[in-house]
Amino acid sequence: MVTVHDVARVAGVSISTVSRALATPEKVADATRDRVQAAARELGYRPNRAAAVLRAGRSGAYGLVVPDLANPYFAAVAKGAQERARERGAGLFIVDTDEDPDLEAEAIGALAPQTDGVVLCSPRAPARALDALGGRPVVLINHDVDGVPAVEADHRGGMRRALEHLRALGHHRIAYVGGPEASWSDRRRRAGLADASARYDDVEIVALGAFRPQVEGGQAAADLVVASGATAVITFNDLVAVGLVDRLRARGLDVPDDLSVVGCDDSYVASLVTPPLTTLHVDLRRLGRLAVDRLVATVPGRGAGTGAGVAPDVPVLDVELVVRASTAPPAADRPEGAL
Amino acid sequence: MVTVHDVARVAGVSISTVSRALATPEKVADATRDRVQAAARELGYRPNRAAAVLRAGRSGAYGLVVPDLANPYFAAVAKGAQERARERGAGLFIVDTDEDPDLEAEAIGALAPQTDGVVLCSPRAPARALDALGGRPVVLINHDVDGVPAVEADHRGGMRRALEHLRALGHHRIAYVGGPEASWSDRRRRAGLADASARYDDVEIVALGAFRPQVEGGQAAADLVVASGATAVITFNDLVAVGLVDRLRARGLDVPDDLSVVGCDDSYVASLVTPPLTTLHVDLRRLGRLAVDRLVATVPGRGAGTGAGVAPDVPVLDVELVVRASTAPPAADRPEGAL
DNA sequence: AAGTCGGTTGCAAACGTTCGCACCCTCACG
DNA sequence: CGTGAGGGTGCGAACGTTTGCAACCGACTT
Repeated sequence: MVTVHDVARVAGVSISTVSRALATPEKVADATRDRVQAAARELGYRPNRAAAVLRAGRSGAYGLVVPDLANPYFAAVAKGAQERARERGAGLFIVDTDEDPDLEAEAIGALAPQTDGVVLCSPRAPARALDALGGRPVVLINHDVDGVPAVEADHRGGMRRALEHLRALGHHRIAYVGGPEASWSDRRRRAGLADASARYDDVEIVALGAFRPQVEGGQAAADLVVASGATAVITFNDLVAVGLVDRLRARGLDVPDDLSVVGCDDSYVASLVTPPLTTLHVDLRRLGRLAVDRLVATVPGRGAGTGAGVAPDVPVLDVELVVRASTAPPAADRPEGAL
Repeated sequence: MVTVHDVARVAGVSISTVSRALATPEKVADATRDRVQAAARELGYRPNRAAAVLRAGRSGAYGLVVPDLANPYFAAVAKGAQERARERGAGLFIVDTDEDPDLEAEAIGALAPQTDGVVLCSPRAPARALDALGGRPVVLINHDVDGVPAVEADHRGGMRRALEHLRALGHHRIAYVGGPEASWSDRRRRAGLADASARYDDVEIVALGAFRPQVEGGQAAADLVVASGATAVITFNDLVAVGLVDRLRARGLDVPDDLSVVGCDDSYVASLVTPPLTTLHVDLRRLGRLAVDRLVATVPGRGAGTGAGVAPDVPVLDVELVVRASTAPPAADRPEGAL
């Protein structure tokens, strides 16, 4: 194994200078820096991360905790976060908690001490999670706690766009199929929908409660939606929409002819299924990237950042409506046999 | 921060004993062990990973390199690997190389020195990848190199089952839509298909070359499949099958009435699309778990393993056919209007 | 010409753990 | 009762890096 000592010998300097030349090049004379870097390259020197961490107290690695990697939503976020961490020369520990709050707390407890900070994506037990962190730097995605830095999507705006789209098509009674009770996103969406509908006196929202954020949740919700008399429905996420469509078809109902469906997230399944889903697009990869950036800014490290100070504003990502084939005017508005 | 010294003081022993009581409990007297463990728990002691790594030379963390986390195939493998690593009390660095061979080599180079070993899933440039490892422990998934430990799925058996299923339905001319040239899995599947078809003189295989392993690849392949005169088709993976179905429908052809389609992998999209895909099921999560187990067995560490010795046999996971709605008897065999 | 200042470098002390070695104590055996 | 064996424990030296401190040097100020 080649160490600083080897590089120092070859470059004809002390190990301190080697360390500085590689970590803080601006603090060393140009000629020396070049000599050291050349020697390091020649020898194939790779600093021992463990030693650096031990001495400096920061690891150059971050953690990302997600409920389920197999969910395309979180996969996309993880991909973005990972990408950004790599660009910054940092490592990223990704932990999948299998939607289990206990596992979540445990994972965070294990992760926190050996990373410089953690990104918590859609925590299932936020209070315990923050507790397990023991005050280490953290960034939340899709959650909101007093002074904790976060990154989020504009759920309210998205809901408004979805509602206006459906209203423009002629729908007046719109159902919402909600996700898990504990979900912050779900609460935001409900609130956004309520706000948006308040603007129009010809639109009524039927909010249906607490379904699992998977295909099964949509299947379970379908009959309630039909019974509600709504002509259009907005779902917690795309998977729920898929399940909903599946069950509707099994009952002989057509989408969008009998019922219009709007998904959420625009994960890639939305464009795969039949009919392709009208959905709310969020740049998930960017959400992940942004969270890492924010985390890095929070960490005291030797970065330019002031350190402890944390910008209190929360970046909010735009949510755009993507219109595909799952929405259409309600049957009543259409001449028989049209479209 | 609470260190071994604190625990030692509380337990009334030396730091060496603390270290041993926690890491190798069998080497310490029962009473002492209990006392130390109680003290550690009471103080909330968490060993400093970096220090342990630095001194002991092993990190208790592994790496996993995948081409694309957003691909449900790799997401499932990653999930399994992550799960198993957690169970073993180890960490797992997951790196997404974005299908880029350069990034792959770079990632491995960065990962290798700071982990105890790396799992390489479907490497895009295996030669360079193994080179970048610098001789560190490695396990391959979906690849095969002389003496390197690996874990794989029974692609040959899977292909045989798919072929027999189609033959039993009455298909005699079957197309195969292949994946990337560099893909080892693709080569295995072609070979398996050739072998299986050799058993029957009433089945002919039309192998079509090199398509991207995504939805676009399937769309690109569809017209070639139609032109080939095949009545059934097996695709490199489920996403390709989805793209294929999409394009066929755009041309006014029906699946399975005009063409039967068999996917590969049984990723969860297979059951979401219309029609649900007949596909080859592989327990991807288990594939990931197995790879980690194998890696751990390879690593010299202080585990019971003999160390350098590596069991040379390659675990092969069963591949099962899951029949859904995308396969049926060819049109010619059916009475007009029947199913 | 002496003093000062800023830029550059080296020395050496950590960081918290593991583990080889040596010691002690107890027990069994001769 | 003496000796040997062996389990249990403590001492202290690493592991490779970062970083505070001090020393040095040249240049500029007074």
